[in-house]
Amino acid sequence: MPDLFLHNSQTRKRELFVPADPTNVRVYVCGPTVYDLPHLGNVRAFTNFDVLVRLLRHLYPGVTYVRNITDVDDKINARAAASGEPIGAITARTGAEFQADMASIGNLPPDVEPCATAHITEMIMLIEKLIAGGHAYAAEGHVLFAVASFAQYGALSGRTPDDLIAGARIEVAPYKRDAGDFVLWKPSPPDLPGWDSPWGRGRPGWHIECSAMSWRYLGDSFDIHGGGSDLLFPHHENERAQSLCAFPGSAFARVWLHNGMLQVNGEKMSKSLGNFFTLRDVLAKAPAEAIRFLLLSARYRSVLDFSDTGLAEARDAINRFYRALQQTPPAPDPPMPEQFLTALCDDLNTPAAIAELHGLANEALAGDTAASGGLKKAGDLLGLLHQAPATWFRGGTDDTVDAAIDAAIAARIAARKARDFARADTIRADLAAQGVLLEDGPSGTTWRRAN
RNA sequence: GGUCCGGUGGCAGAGUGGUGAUGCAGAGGACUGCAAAUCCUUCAAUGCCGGUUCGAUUCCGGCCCGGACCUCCA
Repeated sequence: MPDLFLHNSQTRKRELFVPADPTNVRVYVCGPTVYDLPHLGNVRAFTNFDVLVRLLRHLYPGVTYVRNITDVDDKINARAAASGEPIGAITARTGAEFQADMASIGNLPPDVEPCATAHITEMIMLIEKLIAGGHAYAAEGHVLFAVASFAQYGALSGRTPDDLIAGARIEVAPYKRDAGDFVLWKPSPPDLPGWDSPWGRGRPGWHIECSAMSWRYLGDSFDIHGGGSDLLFPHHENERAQSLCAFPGSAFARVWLHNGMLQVNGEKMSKSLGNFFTLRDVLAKAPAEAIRFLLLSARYRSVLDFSDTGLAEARDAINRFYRALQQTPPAPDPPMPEQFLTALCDDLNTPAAIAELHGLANEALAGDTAASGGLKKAGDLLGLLHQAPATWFRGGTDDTVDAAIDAAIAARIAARKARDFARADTIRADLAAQGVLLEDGPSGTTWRRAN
């Protein structure tokens, strides 16, 4: 087994990964706020971390993967106010849509998928510990984290408190001692979700939920914390501050991983800019595996510009892999290809790993069943190539349609035999118009759908 | 304004202190009635200027350009 190296965003260095407990590698990834369908940028993050977890499961005997669902948030409240749909209905519906979308792109469910609203008790416990430790204070019904009480504040994102004040675009609330202090708990009016607390009826601030849920399911110190690079500050910086102050002497997350943003025409895909496609939008244009391949074709840390051209190339690459698997059936129980695994262990270098896939496909196309087996095995680790090749090429089977296609092919073969090529080409063009592509090989004519 | 990340062939996208992966596209060829698929051959790149070095795309400095964060965001 190769050593695993990961780029730790806190040190900005590639480091050898050594889990605290190899029998239980613990990973926390910031999950979605559920008020709308996930867009492709969201999906990219969770797909990268899905591959990470698959790799960890291959390397270590035990992994606990926790990914939360944020079901209390002002954006949810705003959506409910705008649409009239009750908050609970929005979170239940979009939470289920999120899970369905993850499944459709091939992301395995996490081991624990906790909801924020089920962990208010833990959040209140943490806030009380922070107040007791002198790291938080109550003011005007709010509880705020005192940034000045944590000397390390800014260490994760590489900022100093001065940096933060210099260009601050925020209006500083009057009850804050420091401009950088952030809300742990805030008062909630009767028409908004709220829970009883020592500070009155209220709801949690944005960051405390992740501190509470990671603590509850992974303990005060764990191995890997992942999320989008846009969460580095303030979300992760604040999460870290809360957790380290609530549990003095703990490590919180030992390695921080941040994925790059998905872009459209050079700009970050985001809901606020309105330049987003939901996964479902893209699924209407290309098969799920092609989308997944596209998302893995760039390194998780770099930005990835989405384009229809890229999507088409991804589809062609998957075509090629399935063609190799179809032409040369994989040997049973193949070992994991070594170079492929080494590439993934180099900070999840999926582009290099994919280059290995192409090499294996070449050998498989030349008839090497071991290479074909390796291709299948490697694809599996990426969450790809799990279908039967015939299913990929022909899609859902429909006996009536298939029989009609077979009849047309038989008619074309007869025409070719009679050297009536005009008729043969007409038949082929008619099928192509229906999305059915023919391939004449030495052993006869086969067909596939132009997915 | 501050902090951070990046600029590699036509496009996508890795790696590396010593003749620059991989895929797509392009060119030529094989196969085919023609396609498709496959195979063979091939063209083609390290933003700019300095520095360190025997040697830099890789390390350092400056500049230019792009992006992210500093406000909700994967």
